[in-house]
Amino acid sequence: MEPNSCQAFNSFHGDSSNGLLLDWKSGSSRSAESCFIQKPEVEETDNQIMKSSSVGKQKEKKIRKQRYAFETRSQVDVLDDGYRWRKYGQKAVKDNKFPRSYYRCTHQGCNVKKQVQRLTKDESVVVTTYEGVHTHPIHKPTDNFEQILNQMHIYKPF
DNA sequence: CGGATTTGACCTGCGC
DNA sequence: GCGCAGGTCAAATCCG
Repeated sequence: MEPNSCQAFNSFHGDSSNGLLLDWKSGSSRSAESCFIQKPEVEETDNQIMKSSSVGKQKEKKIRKQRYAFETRSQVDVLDDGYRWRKYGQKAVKDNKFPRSYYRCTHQGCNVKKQVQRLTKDESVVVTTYEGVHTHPIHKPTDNFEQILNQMHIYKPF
């Protein structure tokens, strides 16, 4: 969607007043060199619903879905953030020769989703988009990534 | 054997 | 209304 994501990158480096700014250089075990948070899209979507076709159920549930996009320089597609994910889909996106993977948190009642996409321009960069908020503790502690995740929670504008 | 992945079909929103 | 693009389902399959 955002062809020049570096613009967003600069924007976040130059302006942290808007809440989101995360930049670290782990450069260690996970081969993830740098990462930053793109602006959280706080959008109100009627979401859910799907199926149940005919029945004219009105979509009163207007919970806002928050999406957080990270661009991560990593050699692996899926970043283990400590949660348990189940892949439920994979689609090829236009303008991108790499497929996008869709994951869902396997914790019961936790509807957090995430999608992982690799940039065509830089196949060494993956974009991970989180959707929703976890309401349960981390399933599996990871090395320094856990600490990063923890910071992310701090920055979340609940 | 149970849970996670794979993969094509299906659904929906949107632009023409 | 049709077709495309993105998102999800679900059956089959894989793997510990």
